[in-house]
Amino acid sequence: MLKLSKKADYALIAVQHLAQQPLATACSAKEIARAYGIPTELLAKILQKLAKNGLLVSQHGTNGGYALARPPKEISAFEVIRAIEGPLFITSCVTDKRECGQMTSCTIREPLQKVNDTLVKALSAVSMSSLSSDKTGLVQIEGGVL
Amino acid sequence: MLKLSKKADYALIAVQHLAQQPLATACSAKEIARAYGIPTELLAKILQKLAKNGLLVSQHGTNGGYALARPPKEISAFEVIRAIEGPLFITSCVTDKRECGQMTSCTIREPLQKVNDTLVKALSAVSMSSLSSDKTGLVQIEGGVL
DNA sequence: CCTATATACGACTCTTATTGTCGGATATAG
DNA sequence: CTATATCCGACAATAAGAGTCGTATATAGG
Repeated sequence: MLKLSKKADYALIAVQHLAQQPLATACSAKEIARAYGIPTELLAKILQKLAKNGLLVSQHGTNGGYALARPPKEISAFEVIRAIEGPLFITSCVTDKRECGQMTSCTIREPLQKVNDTLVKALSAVSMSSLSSDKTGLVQIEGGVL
Repeated sequence: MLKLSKKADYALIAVQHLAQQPLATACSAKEIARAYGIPTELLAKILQKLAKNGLLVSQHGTNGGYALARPPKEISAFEVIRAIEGPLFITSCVTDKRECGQMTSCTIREPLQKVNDTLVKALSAVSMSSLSSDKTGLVQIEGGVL
């Protein structure tokens, strides 16, 4: 239904939570999960994936946890989503490497690619710092892309 | 994974097909389904839904079928998608009437609403006539279109 | 009137993807 | 040495999507 998965939602919430912490403070998966009512084990795997994709840095052991690998301003919602959901394609008939078997060249793919690009731009324009605190960093979408 | 469902894809393909027909010509579900290798019964239900939502007009009986209710220029991709998939929300935590139970106020919802609006605008800007403009050299092969 | 065609609609199954869980391994601070 | 925490694969439960089937209704044409 053209929705983000819960995993992606959880990822955004977690990263936003980390972005609110004082400069690169580490939080454990358990800590974040409890704060938002997210299943701990599930969030753990999500954070692992984010760490694997270079968005977070992890610290084992007591007082360990995850912290942002970069300043929140330099992390976009798009990066977080892509890390969890993989490459973004709005049409069903285009996936990473193969096209849909039914239609070798479906008639709607090319025009929707532009919509896809617009969506990527919109998500890229949302930085994790803009999600937290003030309203100054509102989403900037240049009128031209529409 | 933030994709349109196959149903929505099928709907767009079918409407685009109708948009290519000479002025309000009716096509049967079977006819369109065969042309693109879409399961007939499935496409039938999709077309019924589009008709129910006022995008198509239907005609029972022999030589019946579906035709566009409006000029293709006045039908947007967004309308077609919404007719099939329902209201468009990019975040999992917001549905038609209720909010997510887990997080009383999820921190990411409001900023992503703007992204959602952008997506809606982009889809609304794509008319069904713009989809069909340049595809003159389509070649029909078995079970699909090249 | 009769038949072939086609929409209308609900119920159902099959398949796939998402979501969530479990067990065990490794690393580290105290 | 122990408690804490990441790491990772495999699994189970659930939900959503895709597709099928049967039946009823409407209509053009012979």
